[in-house]
Amino acid sequence: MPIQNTDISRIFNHIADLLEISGANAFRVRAYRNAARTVEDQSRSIVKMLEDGEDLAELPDIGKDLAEKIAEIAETGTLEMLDELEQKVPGELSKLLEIQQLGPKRVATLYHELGIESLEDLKKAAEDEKIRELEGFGKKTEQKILKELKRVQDSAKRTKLADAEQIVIPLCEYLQKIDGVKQVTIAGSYRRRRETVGDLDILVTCKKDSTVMERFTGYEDVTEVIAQGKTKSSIRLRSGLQVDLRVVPEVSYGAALYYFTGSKAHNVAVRKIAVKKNLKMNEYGVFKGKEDDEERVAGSDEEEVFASVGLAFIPPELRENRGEIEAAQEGCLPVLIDRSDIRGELHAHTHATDGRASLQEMVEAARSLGYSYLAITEHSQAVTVAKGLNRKRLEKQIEEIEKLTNEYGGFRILKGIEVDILKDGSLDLPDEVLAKLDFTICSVHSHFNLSADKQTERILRAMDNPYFNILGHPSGRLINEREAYPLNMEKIMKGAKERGVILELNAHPDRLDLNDHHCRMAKEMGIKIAINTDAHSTDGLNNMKYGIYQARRGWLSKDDVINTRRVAELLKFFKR
DNA sequence: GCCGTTTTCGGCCCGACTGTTTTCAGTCG
Repeated sequence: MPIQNTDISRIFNHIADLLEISGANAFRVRAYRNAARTVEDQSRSIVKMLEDGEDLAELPDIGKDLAEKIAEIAETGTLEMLDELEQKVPGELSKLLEIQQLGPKRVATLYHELGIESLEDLKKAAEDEKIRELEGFGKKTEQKILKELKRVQDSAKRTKLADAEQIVIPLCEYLQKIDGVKQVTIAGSYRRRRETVGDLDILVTCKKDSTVMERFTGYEDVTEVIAQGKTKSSIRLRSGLQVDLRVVPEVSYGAALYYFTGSKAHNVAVRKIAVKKNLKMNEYGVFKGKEDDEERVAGSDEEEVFASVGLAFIPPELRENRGEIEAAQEGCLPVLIDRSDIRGELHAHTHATDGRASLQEMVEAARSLGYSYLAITEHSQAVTVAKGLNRKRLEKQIEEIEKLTNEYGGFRILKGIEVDILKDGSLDLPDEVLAKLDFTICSVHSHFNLSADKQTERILRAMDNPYFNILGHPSGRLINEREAYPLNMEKIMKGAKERGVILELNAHPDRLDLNDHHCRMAKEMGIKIAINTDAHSTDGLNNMKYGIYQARRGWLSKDDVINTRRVAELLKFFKR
């Protein structure tokens, strides 16, 4: 298995943890974390860049030293420096940092005073009431550690965006009804529309005497009040999700919203720009002048906060410090795709296979969304569990669609198929049948465990078929459930570009496949994207919004996406 | 360990809450 970018970033983050525990310079620690992020954010393989003779020290936050360390990892899979570090502090200690309440200082104390090296050691020491005796610890901290140990075991995963939505919307409605509450906004990674969220950040403006904090911690779904103050409180809900509430004055609303939307990396980078302009930026506003004579220059809305540091407004989805700040300075941010740009759905199933609605119901639902076309794309015969269509049943469906089309003037029902890519790279239905369709989506639903080379070859071979139009859910991952299959995405994209193949951004909230990095990579390579819900019911068509979120995170504009086109123009993309 | 329109040294974002304290360190976001 070649060294992936995530392998390198994992090693750097691990080093940062261990350095921190061993009391190293905090800025040196940060340097490793910054570098880990840079590596993670590269859409191209770092090892490949190295092989191509590129100078990695040109990348942000990577200097001569870390470039050499990356080269060592690429060559040996590990770092001599890490081995040496682990002589000083056991590697497992970094796991203790996952426990809330435990940072590097306390972990160091636990290690040096009690010899604790693992979560098991920690549990035993807490149960034996040894921890409360340490300096800087106490009974309460010990009890919190025990509670945390249980939680970390139960759930370590981030919450999918759509699941978080189900939880947070009722909570916001509850907050909105409280006396004196004005604005209620969800900030954080939720507002940036990340595919998963770690916790939720809610921002509230209210009258001075509002009881919103007490009501928040008293919400019926709360299982634990983690912290409660005048302006900030944290709770844990039954689902395990942590929610932070911040109360800010209206005059600071924009600054606070900006601050708590993040990402942290984005904020840090923008605040550096502010410092250079002799401005101070925090959640209360942007300020000019000395401490005793401060003047607020921005704060009530986000636009003026951006303007105060010379930036165009950056949509939340882009705030990851992946080049959006430079683009905002130069005035060349992309105009991101919007939900209203979508003119039709290109991936839907009916109860002919594993869908739950009839052909007619799906058409009605698509029409009520204001679409002008809907493609029916059933599974093919290889997917037996989904009652995939064979040649005969597909031909029958084609007839049904043609008949129904005559009943709906102005609305186009496209004839498609989600045909399986078989193990040898052939397609699951003969070419002469595929020729009768408007287009095909071709997907991998089996043999996920081939090597990256074999899987890549398999898909490229399938793409050689002139009837191959869209590659369905290209990586095969299911968020929190199944990793993407090993694949050389760069090669796949190159192959798609050469052959005029379109890539699907599957909008299902469990898939969101392509991910944001891959969307951006495709855009940069000039590959077109289809945002498809893969709807198995009429309601499933509404998942389009999650696809739009992901597309926006991937810097996509209307022009990058084919189902923003009118049907006549759309069909041209399927001519190879 | 990185970085440079304060450029090879000396900086490196900023504030709230908790628990263990007697004025603040540690942690978190």
